[in-house]
Amino acid sequence: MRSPTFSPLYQQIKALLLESLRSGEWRPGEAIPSELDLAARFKVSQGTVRKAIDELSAENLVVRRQGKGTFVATHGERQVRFRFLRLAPDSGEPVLVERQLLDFKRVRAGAEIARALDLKSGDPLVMIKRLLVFGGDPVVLEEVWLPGNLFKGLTPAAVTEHKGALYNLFETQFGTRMVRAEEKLKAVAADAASAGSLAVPAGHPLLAVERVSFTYSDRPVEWRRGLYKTDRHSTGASWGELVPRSNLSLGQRNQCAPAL
Amino acid sequence: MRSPTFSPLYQQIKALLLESLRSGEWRPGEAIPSELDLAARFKVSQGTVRKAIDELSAENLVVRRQGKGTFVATHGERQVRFRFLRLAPDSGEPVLVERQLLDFKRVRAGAEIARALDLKSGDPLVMIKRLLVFGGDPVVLEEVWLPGNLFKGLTPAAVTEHKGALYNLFETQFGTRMVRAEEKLKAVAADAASAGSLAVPAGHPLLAVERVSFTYSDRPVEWRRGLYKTDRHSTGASWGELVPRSNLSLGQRNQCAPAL
DNA sequence: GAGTGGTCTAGACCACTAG
DNA sequence: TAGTGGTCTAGACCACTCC
Repeated sequence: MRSPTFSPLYQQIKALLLESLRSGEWRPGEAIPSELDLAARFKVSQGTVRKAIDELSAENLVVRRQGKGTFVATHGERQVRFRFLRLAPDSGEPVLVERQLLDFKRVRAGAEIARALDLKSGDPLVMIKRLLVFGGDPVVLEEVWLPGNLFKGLTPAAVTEHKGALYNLFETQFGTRMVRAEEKLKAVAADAASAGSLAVPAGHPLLAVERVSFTYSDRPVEWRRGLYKTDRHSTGASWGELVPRSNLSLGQRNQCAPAL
Repeated sequence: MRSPTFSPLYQQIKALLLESLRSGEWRPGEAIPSELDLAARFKVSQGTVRKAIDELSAENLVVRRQGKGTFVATHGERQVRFRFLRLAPDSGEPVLVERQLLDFKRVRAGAEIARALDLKSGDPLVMIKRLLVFGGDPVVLEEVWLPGNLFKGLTPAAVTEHKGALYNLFETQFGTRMVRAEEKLKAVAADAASAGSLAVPAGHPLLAVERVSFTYSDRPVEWRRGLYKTDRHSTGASWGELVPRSNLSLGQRNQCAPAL
């Protein structure tokens, strides 16, 4: 017997759940139906639904809470799970972050960003330029580029007034949830303008982080370039072991700064 | 009924398997007993053993091969799984890597490295300093510090003659398998000596990567500091989605350079 | 107590590998 | 053909949350 296109049942269920997430049938923060309900809906056993949800949970698309239900993941809550590159102070405890909006404009896409965001040159874009200040110290200077059509109503005021990560704003106000990201890191010398914003001499070494963020179905919906002053902060990463250790209370080691 | 120390059966099984891995009962590359054998040994059902192995597999400690068995993971094979920070050329295809040993000595631990490796100041250490050259271009200058007691027979010749990643040498010759790592990244200016090795002017921006690697039971066994010339290469990271996608042939997106 | 996710079992069958 | 991992089921029971 040949079955060249064999796909396990639970993967098909997962795809269906993913489609419901993508379409917004269940919104961020809401509970999805119980495992038994879903099993009945799809006419499979609870175990099969369970395995599908296991994978969604491992990918941080949903969050299980024993006794309560399974919820669509959100960027609002304190998130140990969704791990973009994170910044931590070299010494001591984290300080408050302040976000200064430096620029906001709508422009037409150039070739590079168009390609990264799967758009055509000349398509409308939103550009946000801002400075992140930690305890009075300017640490990150970044530009964020978004597809203009997806963020039609986005205004400078909305960005300024919003408390919390941009990703939270994107998902609550525009229904676009970032699900995955790819980053490229380089060390660069500060140019005159960046140096000024970050209060360092021109030529000072900075960490340049290029990030493409994706929503469901691997659709790219954000391009970022950040310049990090790493004199008193480091970006940290942890490899090789998964974060959530189900039960077993072996003290958290992956303490994270909030995603920026 | 209270059960404050509740631990699922499969977690207990996992701990037993972990202990067998740690003790070397099954060596890297070897097959571990079949799921049915293990179920019989531990007097639990196959499903319970399976769930324990699921987690070990998710942590890249073992590798499953349908129809063949489950094998202790290894640093030798082409590894898509074990993902330390990876370096990729900005343009085009990867080139051959050449490793030049610059220094090798046995010294006593200072305070900083002693603390990182959970040793006492004055304990014996091995220090390896080397240069990684990609297609004729020196790109990484790094120092590796190891507990001297764990690597008693390690010689400069062994390092020089070994083909492949150091981690491969460590595991095949010294039975120490790196299982997890934590990294801190900074942008720094090249000092005179480093600049010379990397063929850049002094003050040139470099990416500094500090890494602590751990073996089983979270025991730290390596401290590294690397300086990366990122002019023509980037270090890449990918967040938010798990790598191995079981079946579903949706083209690999996490192409990796070899771990260094 | 009712409902949810979490664990565990026993057994059947499928897909893959190898002798 | 035998042995391995991979899928799926049905059902029982446990742990947690909320009313």
